Amino acid sequence: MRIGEAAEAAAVAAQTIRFYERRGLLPQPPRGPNGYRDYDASVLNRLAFIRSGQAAGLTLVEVASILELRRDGAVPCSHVHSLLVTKREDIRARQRELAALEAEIEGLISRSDRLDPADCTDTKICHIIAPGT
Amino acid sequence: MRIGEAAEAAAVAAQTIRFYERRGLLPQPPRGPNGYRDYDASVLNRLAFIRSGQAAGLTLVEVASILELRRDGAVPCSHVHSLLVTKREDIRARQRELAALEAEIEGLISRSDRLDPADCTDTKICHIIAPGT
DNA sequence: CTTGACCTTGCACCATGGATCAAGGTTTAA
DNA sequence: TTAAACCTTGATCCATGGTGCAAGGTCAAG
Repeated sequence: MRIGEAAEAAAVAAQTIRFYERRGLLPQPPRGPNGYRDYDASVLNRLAFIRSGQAAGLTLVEVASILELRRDGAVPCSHVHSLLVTKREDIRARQRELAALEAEIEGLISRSDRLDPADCTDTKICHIIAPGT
Repeated sequence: MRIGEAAEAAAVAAQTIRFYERRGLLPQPPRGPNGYRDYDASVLNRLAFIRSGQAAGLTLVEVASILELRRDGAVPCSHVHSLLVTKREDIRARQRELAALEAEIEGLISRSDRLDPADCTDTKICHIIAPGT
């Protein structure tokens, strides 16, 4: 199958398939006499897998690391497990950051409800955001 | 004061100050006879304000929009208030996304504890991440 | 006189995940 | 035969917030 058919079957852009190939997420397929890429059905598996990995919050680089293990004949299970655990830690750290930021913004909003715009001087620029200045 | 002094006083890189100027976050200062930028103390206020805005999760574009109102002689309070409310909504939306992603990853991790690596076939690539395939 | 520290401009680069364009070659159907 | 639809490579661009480099001008001290 040609790149356009594979793209349509997997619901991605043909450009994206070439992009994945450059990034090492897809093997270089054989070429026809005209130079066109000639895919077999396994590319659809690959593309579906890439989407699953993205849905699990993995970056393309991380998905590529799994595929590389597979290519080398290894079973990637333990690698995947550690990727997932690391990713979960990243997410939790990000959640803590966001919670802190939300609290900060919450405080600014409630202050802005109390402050009088007339007190907002030019040198302060904005007494909501830069209170101590 | 020259750019290097301002940079040191505000603890930013001189390059960053030029960058802010290009982005409209700082006014174009007068130049000395040698072409050097000649700042007065108000630039330190500006720089401090930019940092406060960033700490509140605002982008440089948003900070610039506040400074622009100020430059036009307006009191930016209500604009700032609406920026903050929008930002809070963005954060909450992002938190919901992260919570969903965490749940997804949580499920994958617990499945990976139950699955046998021997069941992980080559066509599936990884039965943890792409279970139904 | 020269060295070093400072300043100027403009441009390229970092990661992320692609999107889009340009300029050309090929295939297929009317 | 010709136009549409497909394919190829390579390059450039998007937002974010800067950072770094090159090539040159300026200024003070030794």
